[in-house]
Amino acid sequence: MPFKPCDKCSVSEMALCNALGCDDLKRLSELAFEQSAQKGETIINEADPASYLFNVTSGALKLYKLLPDGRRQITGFLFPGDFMGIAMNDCYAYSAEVVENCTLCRFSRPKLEKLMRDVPDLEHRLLNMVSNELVLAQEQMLLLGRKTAQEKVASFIKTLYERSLRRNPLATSVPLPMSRSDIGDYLGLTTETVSRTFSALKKNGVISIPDAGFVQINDPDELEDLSSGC
Amino acid sequence: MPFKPCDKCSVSEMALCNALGCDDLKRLSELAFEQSAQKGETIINEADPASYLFNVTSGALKLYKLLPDGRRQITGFLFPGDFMGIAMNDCYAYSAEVVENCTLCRFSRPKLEKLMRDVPDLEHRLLNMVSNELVLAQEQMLLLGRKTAQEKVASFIKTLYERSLRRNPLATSVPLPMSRSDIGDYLGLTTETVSRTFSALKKNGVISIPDAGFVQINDPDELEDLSSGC
DNA sequence: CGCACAATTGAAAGTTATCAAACGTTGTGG
DNA sequence: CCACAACGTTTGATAACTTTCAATTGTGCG
Repeated sequence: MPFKPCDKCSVSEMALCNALGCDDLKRLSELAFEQSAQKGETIINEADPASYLFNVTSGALKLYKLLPDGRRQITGFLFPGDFMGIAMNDCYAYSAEVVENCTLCRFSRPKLEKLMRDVPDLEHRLLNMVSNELVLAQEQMLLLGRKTAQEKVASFIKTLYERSLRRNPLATSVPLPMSRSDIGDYLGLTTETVSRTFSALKKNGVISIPDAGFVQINDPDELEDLSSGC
Repeated sequence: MPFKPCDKCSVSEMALCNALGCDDLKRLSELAFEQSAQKGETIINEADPASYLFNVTSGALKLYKLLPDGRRQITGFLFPGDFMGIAMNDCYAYSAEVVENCTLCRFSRPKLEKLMRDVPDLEHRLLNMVSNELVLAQEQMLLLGRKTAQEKVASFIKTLYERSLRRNPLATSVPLPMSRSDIGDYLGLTTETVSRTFSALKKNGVISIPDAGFVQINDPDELEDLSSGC
């Protein structure tokens, strides 16, 4: 096992720090400020100056944008290894709120940019992460624009399930820390429609809800089919 | 006016080539292969190996993803200065088809990656472009998930109008090279709903259609209001 | 000029949203 | 430890918006 000088971060293999040599990792870790936050806390506000870039090390967050009348679109849920803080015109493009008590690695953006000039690997890594994020955003556009309520909910559960499999290949019970209302705002549906769709999937036997905050996947193949309308 | 060694590209101030010194620009231009394509041609196919990165120099394209049953989501329209070819797992994440006869600057991905190792400014520039793209994708998620048909169409026209203003600050007539069906697949609507909404906006006097393929903006402020439901 | 295709308009149907009420869960204070 | 309040979830009935299906009109091109 290679020596890991960044003692602040237990998810470095999937984070910004990945693919850096020991020296560079050390320089990056010197910039990092560890921060923890409680459920409900707002970490960044849309349109505020984008002073920091964050890396999630534990817990979960939601990113969202608002319309003037309060309608909300959640653009993503963040889990350990994910980053946030991408900006346009030096302002955040979304707000971020904690869904599940979390810890974050915070980097000053100017300092990080300075380090990136010295360590091209770091910029390369960030480019990869942002590119992946963009591909996922396009997948989400397909969901929002063209899928039915059932396909949306099935896709959402499937994505969480696959993420969970990557961390624990034997798991069948998937954590579901966000509310129905959050899920609705992520999928472009109302709370009620999300709830009804969960009920329908339970009735079909595709999923069960053993405990609040978890989904159990009984029929992964059927879930897959439902998620793209096969 | 600075010397521009990349004679292939008339939009370099907004493209990949921007912010490069003369030497680096020369090295980049040596990698570029100029290519032109006719309306209807498919330039890249979703899930094909991502061998190239493209920069649009003239014309227009659409990027799209398909569901198994043929439902289509257009994830973006590309105009001069835009790039395409971002990938995940070394495969394209979308297909690209020409909307209006276009010219492209094509870069071999491995060669470009090699050059990026030598020229960090280039990678920096690409990171900026991808980051902006991500912000726009999140804005589109808000549109797809939470806006009404009228808000969607008004937002779409407004975005085209603003892009057109940037190129020609006095223009009130905006080119609209894509079909109603393309617009529908971009906004998560049917052709019929798009057409009906255009008719309603004409009736209100917000827009006119002087010639096929163009929209004239009569009331930019009202358009702005309609686009976010004020 | 006429054919093929795109755009528009109309009528009916369907999916999802809205409004409303009941049920569960969680956390707190008596 | 229980009771209650507050909040989130579920379920039902109705309404609205958008889609679907169908027909007509308009446009571009051979």
